[in-house]
Amino acid sequence: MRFSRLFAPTLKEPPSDAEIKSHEYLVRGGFIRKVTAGVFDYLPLGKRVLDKIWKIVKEEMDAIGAQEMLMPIIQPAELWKMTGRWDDYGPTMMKLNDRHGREFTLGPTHEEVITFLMKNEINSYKQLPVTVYQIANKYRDELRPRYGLLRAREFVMKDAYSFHSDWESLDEVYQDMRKAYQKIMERVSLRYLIIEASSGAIGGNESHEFVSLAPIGESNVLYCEKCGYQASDERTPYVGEYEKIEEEEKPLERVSTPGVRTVEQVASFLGVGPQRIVKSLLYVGRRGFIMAMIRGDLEINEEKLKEVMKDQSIRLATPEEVLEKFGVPIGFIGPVGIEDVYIVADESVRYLKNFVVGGMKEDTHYINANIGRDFNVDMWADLRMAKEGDPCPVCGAPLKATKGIELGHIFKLGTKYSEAMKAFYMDEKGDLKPFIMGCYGWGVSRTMAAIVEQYHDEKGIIWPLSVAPYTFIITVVNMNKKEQVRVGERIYEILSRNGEEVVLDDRMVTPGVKFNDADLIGFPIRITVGKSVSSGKVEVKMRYSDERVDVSIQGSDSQILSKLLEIKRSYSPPPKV
RNA sequence: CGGGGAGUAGCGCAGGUGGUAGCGCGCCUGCCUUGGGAGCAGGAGGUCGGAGGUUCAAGUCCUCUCUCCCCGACCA
Repeated sequence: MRFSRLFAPTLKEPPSDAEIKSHEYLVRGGFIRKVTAGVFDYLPLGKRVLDKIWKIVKEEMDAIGAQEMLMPIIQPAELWKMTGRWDDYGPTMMKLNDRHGREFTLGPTHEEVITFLMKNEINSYKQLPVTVYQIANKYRDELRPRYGLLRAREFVMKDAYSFHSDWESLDEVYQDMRKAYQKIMERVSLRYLIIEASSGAIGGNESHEFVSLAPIGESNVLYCEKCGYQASDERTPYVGEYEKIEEEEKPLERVSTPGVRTVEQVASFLGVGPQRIVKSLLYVGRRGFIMAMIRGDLEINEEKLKEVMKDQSIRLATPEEVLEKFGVPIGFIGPVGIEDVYIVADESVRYLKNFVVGGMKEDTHYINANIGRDFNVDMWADLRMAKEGDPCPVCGAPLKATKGIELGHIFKLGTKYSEAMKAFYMDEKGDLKPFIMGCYGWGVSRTMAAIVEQYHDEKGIIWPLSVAPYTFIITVVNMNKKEQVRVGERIYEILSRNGEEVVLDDRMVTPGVKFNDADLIGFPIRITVGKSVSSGKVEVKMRYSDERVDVSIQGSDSQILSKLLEIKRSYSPPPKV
């Protein structure tokens, strides 16, 4: 490709909305352009990178026997209503109506569609197992799209689904996927962690996330340097012991606390530590209000709450709902005297004595509340959000924290969808059984941004070879010098003829422009054709290094080629993390 | 959804108190230049997000509306 023909509009200045380097450089380098919030054009360079990632993902899926297919973007509401996710997934779905008013969604994922297909097409255990996948656009109406390709509303995802008649078979595919994902990470040169995204305690379900390391990542990872435990903070159980407070129970007392709502305010107003205050948060679930209680200095992990309540629809109640139901503003809600509420308390509350809770009346709190005497807890559970320094659930050493970008997620679904959609097959004995399912997602477009996060410097992107839009850029320094043009054309011809991906910068612009664009776009290897042609040499430089090596152009084409390919083989950019 | 900010040329931005629309980059033409975003000269390009209003006069003031960006999203 000649740069003079390449549609790659580069920008000198960062776009005003770019907060992170991958966003800035992908826009400035002419890879992507924003169409509207969270929706992008992929320009030719961006499409080439995307295609390379796409191909790697496809190859690794094919290698483990997954079969590629394609499912629709437009999906009817009925399928989603069968599993209850029309409401559960609700606001994140892009919804639309046809001219008759029928409801549809732009698919955020395809469990319903694939299960519907298999329900109709697979009748016997003899047809199992089967694993299919697709690489296609997904649509999620994110609360707040940002960070360019990292949190987009339209994005490219690989999603695979497997169907089984037994758990062993599911586990085999699960392990295959795990290995395939590791290969993908290696092939795109990303440093990553595989983290547990499930406690493993519930129903044999299992889930792992593949997280690309990046300081700007939105996944919080906890890991143990001693035993190698790695998990998301949401899925890390708390295994520490809580201190038993041995104190005589004092009489319950309601005190006036005008305008004092938050734990910090209550602590300073009453002069007690946050450890002696108990937060009571009201949630709404399928069966009504739920109160979650936890010690004042800790945070509730809503994922744990959903899990112990076996209710994924749980959400925090709004202040209006609370006021309407209980006649008390949030901030003064507490467990004493409350009715029609299921009370779940974190273990941190269990051995507390004489603590502070909301007064169930505006501007009041109770002091010296005690469990059993003043209120009862319906269920004790681990609701605590794990954080750095908590004991490792495996070995007890203090956990460390880091951040990453979630690229892959594999999950043993079990029979959740097959049962909800009555997707059954007939087993050896003639009994109808629900499919045992797994699903496996990979963010293809997001991978592009994750790579840039790990491979860039102050000048631009430094692509790993496997995903670079082109491998070589030939920079002809002075287009008015016939000799330079001739040599540039010759090298361009040699590389092109041998199937190398190369751009010849034949633009009539000053060298600075060419060098800066080459650095910004991130071509791995730059061949500078300049003054040294007169002494029979060009200069070759790898993007991540300042070292320049001279390559003689006096030898044969094949000598030049083998020298350039030798340099290509040694290309190995260092990741930033 | 709550709070804040912003919509003016392709991009980045400036335009007290109302008075005929500006700068830098980019773009076009010519000359010149070519090892890290050159120089000179000349030029093209804007219904100032949209609708309504006040006024002799609105980018500027008022009302409504759309979009975008940032922070937060209930931790009681």
